[in-house]
Amino acid sequence: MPLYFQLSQQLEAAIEHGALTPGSLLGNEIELAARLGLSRPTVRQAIQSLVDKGLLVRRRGVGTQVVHSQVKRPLELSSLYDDLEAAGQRPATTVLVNTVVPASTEVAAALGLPEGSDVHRVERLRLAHGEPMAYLTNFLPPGLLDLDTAQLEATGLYRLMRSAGITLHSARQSIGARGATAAEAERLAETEGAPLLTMQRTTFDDTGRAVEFGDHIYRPTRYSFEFQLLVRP
Amino acid sequence: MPLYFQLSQQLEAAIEHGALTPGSLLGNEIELAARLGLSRPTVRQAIQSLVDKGLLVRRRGVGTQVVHSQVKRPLELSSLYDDLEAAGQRPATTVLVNTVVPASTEVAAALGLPEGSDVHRVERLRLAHGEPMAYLTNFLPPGLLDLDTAQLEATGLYRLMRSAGITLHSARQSIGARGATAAEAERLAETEGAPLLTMQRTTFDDTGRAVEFGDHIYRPTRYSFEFQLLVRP
DNA sequence: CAGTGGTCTAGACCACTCT
DNA sequence: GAGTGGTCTAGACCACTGG
Repeated sequence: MPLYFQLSQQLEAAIEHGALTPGSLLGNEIELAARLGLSRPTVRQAIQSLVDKGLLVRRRGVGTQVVHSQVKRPLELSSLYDDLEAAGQRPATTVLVNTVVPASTEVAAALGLPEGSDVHRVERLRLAHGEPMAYLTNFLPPGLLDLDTAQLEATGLYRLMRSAGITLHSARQSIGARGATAAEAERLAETEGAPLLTMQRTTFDDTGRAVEFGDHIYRPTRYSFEFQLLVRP
Repeated sequence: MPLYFQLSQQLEAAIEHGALTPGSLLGNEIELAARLGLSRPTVRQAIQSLVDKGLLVRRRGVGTQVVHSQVKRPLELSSLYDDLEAAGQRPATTVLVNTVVPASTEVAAALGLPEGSDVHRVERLRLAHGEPMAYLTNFLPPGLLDLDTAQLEATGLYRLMRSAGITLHSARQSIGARGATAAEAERLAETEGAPLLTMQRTTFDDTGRAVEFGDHIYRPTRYSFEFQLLVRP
């Protein structure tokens, strides 16, 4: 385990734990380095990682301070399944469609494939405490992943992708709202025209290849998107 | 201008410009440093900043590659005004309320002030091409900013805050949806019960102080939240 | 095995902030 | 003017990847 990482973890623990109180100065880097028997660049790297996380603020001529307030973590490429599980909501999934279809214009454009070529199509109803929460439609390029229905019902899609050795790298998201169609209303136990939260997302791996396109609808009384974000310095 | 910054800008320009094509290797760091007459840490710092932006990917034992696809930029703390202006939509603002009120429980909690203490309340109708697009309600702690109605109609709130010397640092956002009330429908030229996109946001400066709380509604036929995000390595 | 990025050191000078 | 972080150098060894 790298030294700078060990140090940043210690500092983070100290902040979390209250040993370093908000607003307090961290002490100058050179002395900190001497005290720890590390070089200054190593100490700086540790501090920088916490600045990137939003836990510390540096000011030239002043020092390094612990941020006052509740910055928890920046937006992550989150999985609805993981979000629900973290919130103690006991997610459940019903796979309604798991098939191969020709790519529509929209799907082909999102995945960077020729129109009409084969793609996997998966439709899942996501429940929490037995109540429908979201209806998830995903398209994946062929040959990337074994889309086993049992596995899809037991865990989230992102977790399946990661365990298949796919390194998720970035995603392009769009969040909007619209009224439910009759079919959507029935699936989500809502009424026709009821407000729905919508999200489209294309996910890319670290080579820049599109690995997933999703078109999802959420019941806004049951789910909202919450996230923390940091201003780029 | 720092050397590493100059280099990262040159590299970014080369990527944008097509001189460095997606998937191409950047060449090893030590040789690059020698060729440019820089030290390796400086070159690494330049490369790292582009990795953070999502333009490059490093793999040990392999090299540094240009990412294949269209990663533009991660989510920023964006201003609706700036978003609209960047999209060529000619934003206009009508200030409907600009006053001081006692803080409600919700507002007091968001801003970290005592309940009932004075806060600024600003309500603005934001239009694009003359059509209502959003209704923005903001609360600000007292004494932070001169809330001049003319200035609020000429630019965005964030720009006003930045020019007042406030360093925006982070924000906590929540995006949801619900049906419009009769009053909201009238303001936005919608019908009662029409789906609306909602966003609550608390913004913090670099000392961790809450500097703004906003409770906004958007017409989903006219606006959606679009952003790119990177997976934290 | 050769080549790559990942980590680390020990120094140096500069720019900024505050008193 | 004293103290801080910001930048930069010139080396070194290690861990991982690929042929």
